[in-house]
Amino acid sequence: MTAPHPSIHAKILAAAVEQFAVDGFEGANMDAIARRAGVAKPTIYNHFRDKSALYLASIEYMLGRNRATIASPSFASLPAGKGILKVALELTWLFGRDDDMLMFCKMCIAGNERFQTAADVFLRNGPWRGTDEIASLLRVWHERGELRIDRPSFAARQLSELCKADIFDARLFGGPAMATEEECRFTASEAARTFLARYARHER
Amino acid sequence: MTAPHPSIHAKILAAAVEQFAVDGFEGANMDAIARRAGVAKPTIYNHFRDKSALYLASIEYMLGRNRATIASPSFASLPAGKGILKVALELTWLFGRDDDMLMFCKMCIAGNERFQTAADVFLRNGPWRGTDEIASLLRVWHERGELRIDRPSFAARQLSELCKADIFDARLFGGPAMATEEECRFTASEAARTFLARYARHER
DNA sequence: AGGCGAATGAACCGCTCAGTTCATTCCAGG
DNA sequence: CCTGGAATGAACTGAGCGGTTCATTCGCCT
Repeated sequence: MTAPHPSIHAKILAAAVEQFAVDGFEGANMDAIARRAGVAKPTIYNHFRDKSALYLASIEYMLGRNRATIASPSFASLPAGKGILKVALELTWLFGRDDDMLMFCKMCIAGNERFQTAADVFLRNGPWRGTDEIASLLRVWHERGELRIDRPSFAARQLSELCKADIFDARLFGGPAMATEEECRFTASEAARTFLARYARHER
Repeated sequence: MTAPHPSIHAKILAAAVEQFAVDGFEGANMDAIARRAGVAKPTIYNHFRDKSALYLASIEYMLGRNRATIASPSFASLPAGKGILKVALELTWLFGRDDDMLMFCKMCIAGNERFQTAADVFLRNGPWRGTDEIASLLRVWHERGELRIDRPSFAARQLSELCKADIFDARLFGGPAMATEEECRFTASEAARTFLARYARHER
């Protein structure tokens, strides 16, 4: 017995991600996805039950490869100031320069009434897991006495939002134009400064 | 001669806004819009040339009723701390409790590949005009010596983003309907505190 | 009351697209 | 070399939807 070839599975998912990202769920058509994947249409249905299943799978696939840990545990060994800046840089890069993330963001927002589960998966495994990871880091620095943070989870969300300043709205509403590396670095460093102004334990 | 009834026109637009916001441009179907508007389908085509025209018209319709001023010039007479909190409250209310704004947001995001101009108009007249107004206020307080802000425009966007913390993502992705007044007040007060920690001129 | 334009609703056209069928081809294992 | 399951591609089905038609009804104006 021969199992469905795994590389074909991945090719289909990759193609689906691109197509859904460009056209949204309704707009994407299965023939186009098949063509883009270099695969026959029945093959797709051999791997996925239907279009919705492919859509959900492609979200998980995309989230899976975006496991670029925003808040790497290794940051914990850094001093708080440096670590916050690192996290901020990861965030601004994600918000300003990651096209896949942006597209799926748009898609989940657009279709969130009809595909509540998809939007939930995205929200929970995307933004919220990100801020949870950041919150863990913040707790470390708090306990080490470098930061003073009563509500780490809320603070993490503030930091995350700060990293959208000046770069995210334009991408969400605008074309696929990427923020420049310079803009990302600026927004990240300003986010870190503002965050630390509030939460750093100031010695006197 | 009898002109097409204006209230019907408005009913169609209102229904279209809801439908487009939920389903995006491709996903929304004209029969559903007609049903939601309590109107026959041909009547829609009596008022609008086709689906695209209805889509664009519904965006302009929303823009028209979305003329809320976030940063009232009257705030300038307040001390900076108080004024920032007022602005933050306006912002959190907008992000957390204004359904029209949310719908409109979703709509522009959903259709921004196909209707770039509409999304542009929204971006410019919505978020960006809001932050411009805030920036003007910030300049006043800066010149009065209460705040120290080198880049008022960027700072305004930071403040705006801070006011989304913990309330906006959930709404954008369609979770719980509305943020409570309590949540809004909390997020606003935390936003103001963080913002002032960075930008208030601290006397020593 | 009568007339005219607007609204109705139900049926209809044409097209696109999700999903299936099937005969054929490819390929790995024995 | 044989075989069986997977991939192919081209054709097909059926449903949904944008947009139109038309005979009928409604409601305002004189």
